[in-house]
Amino acid sequence: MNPRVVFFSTSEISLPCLEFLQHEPTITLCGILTQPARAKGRGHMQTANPIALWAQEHQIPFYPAETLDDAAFHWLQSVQPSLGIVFSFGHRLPQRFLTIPPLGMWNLHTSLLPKYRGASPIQTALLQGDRETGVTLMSMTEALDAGPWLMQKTVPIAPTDTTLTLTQTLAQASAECLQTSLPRLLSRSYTLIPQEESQATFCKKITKMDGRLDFSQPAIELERRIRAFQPWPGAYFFQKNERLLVLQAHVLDMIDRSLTPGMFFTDPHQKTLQVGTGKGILVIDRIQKAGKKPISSAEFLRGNRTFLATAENRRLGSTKEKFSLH
RNA sequence: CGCAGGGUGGAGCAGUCUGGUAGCUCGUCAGGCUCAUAACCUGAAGGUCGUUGGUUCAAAUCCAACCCCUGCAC
Repeated sequence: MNPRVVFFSTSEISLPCLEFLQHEPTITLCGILTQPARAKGRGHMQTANPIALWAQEHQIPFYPAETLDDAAFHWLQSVQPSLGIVFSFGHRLPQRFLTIPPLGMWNLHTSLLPKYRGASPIQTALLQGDRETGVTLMSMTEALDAGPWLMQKTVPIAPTDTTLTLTQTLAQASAECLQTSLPRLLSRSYTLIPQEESQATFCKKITKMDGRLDFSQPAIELERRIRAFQPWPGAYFFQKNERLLVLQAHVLDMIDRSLTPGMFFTDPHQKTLQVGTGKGILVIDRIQKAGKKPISSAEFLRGNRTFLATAENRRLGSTKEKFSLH
């Protein structure tokens, strides 16, 4: 009889792992613990979480646990798991849950631990401007993301990566990591590497407040935030009580032009929307008004011809005069 | 039944309150000017104003229902 694997997740980042486990002939995916469907979205429509949908579709037993109470504990016992995998579950697991599978409870975390323990490792890697990040498979301990690890897989971060794209990359890397490690987990043939506690860093949960752009920051910092907060909570600023989402931007140059931070202007041909920052110029490529579709900044300027005027901003006279790097 | 904004030539918008000739900035096509240009000039094509019904002499505009999109909340 195959070893039985139980999976804990509420996020679609684990779907590639689930796909792998379901097709893996040496084990049986015996159950999934997830969170219940909630009223979500416009109009409060009842939306099942992606993991529950997947479980239903593939006829895998799943348990939507509001809290990790006795009922959840008994469900976990009833599926008789040999091994447990936890990936983006959203709840800390009580100690008694960890001891049920004889082959242990393992956790996938999307950073190269001990860097970026906590809730937002992907966003934090982007905010820091890191060139690479990765996924860590570790043994679960009571302390958060602190267990000794079995395997790490590194992935490069592209300059255009957002949280959305990097999450997809890491989801795939996680499945590959799990695939490589699974035989060793099942045969207990591994050596665990303890985390260097002195090197540990932590990242906080992202809140909506974090998405607000502060143009006194350097342009490079703002550009990172725009990518890190895509798709949630989005990078935004206010203009005339109107919320504007910045979907994509790039840094024009790093030289301080003594432009007032937060001052908007355009090029002589009115093709781009640009803004002064604490250091350098940020060119806004894609923008979205509340209630509107995402559009390029050229389109935005066409339909909002008073934007620059009302913001008491100005149009630059000559590209060469202002932007040459000398 | 959580709150709110929107759907107008290919793009982004105005016009709707106060019903009466389809408008603006672009794009496209043709021609012109220029050493040249994402510049400038001239001209042209392209719209059942989301759908259906109602009110009216007359509806993008007022009323009703429905479809679709989006922001917030979560």
